[in-house]
Amino acid sequence: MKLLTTEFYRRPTLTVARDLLGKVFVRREGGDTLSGRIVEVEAYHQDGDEAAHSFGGERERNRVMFRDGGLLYVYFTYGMHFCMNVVTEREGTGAAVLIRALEPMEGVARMRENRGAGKTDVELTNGPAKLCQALGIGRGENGLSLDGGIVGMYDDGAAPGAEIGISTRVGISRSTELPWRFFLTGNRWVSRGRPSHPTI
DNA sequence: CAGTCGATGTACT
DNA sequence: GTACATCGACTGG
Repeated sequence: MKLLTTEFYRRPTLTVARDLLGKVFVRREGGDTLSGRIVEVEAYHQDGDEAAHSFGGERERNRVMFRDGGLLYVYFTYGMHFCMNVVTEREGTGAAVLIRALEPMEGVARMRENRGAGKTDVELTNGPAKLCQALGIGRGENGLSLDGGIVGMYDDGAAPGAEIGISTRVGISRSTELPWRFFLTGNRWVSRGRPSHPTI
């Protein structure tokens, strides 16, 4: 597996979002390695995207989004959940890609422990807060570099293996919602919804 | 199945 | 006070 370099992230956010499909996210927790293939993402950008946390400028909560691409941006929401993003583009630009679903690879037993009893394989990582819980991602991982230490993103040479579907994002209630959600069509771990456009 | 709704902390109006 | 890039439990068909 080849670690993605910072060059990968420091490109236009929509390009990075599409290219992340099929890549392998690796999280080292204690002595365990937890990993999964990315099957669903959403792009967020400071410019013209009212739903982005970075819209309206840099603040304490979103400051990692404004740093150079290649970091993990983790936020807390709904009083109980964490979600994780990959920061894109360059210092000063508030942009990131939300990881919405993974297909588990290594460390499934540990993911099951982290999620709690009674979960099916699909339920381990078929949503942004679920996958963070499965991988043990929380406040402490906000701002970490994807350098392959605690967290990393890899290309294992596998093609995405499915067509890419596009739709509006999930859970956004603004009037100007954008078709910035990308997913592998037919993958069991994709969280929900249907493509509003045919696949590309 | 689909639809509804409560949980629960934080940031912002 | 209200909204929130969510989840899981519950309802009714």
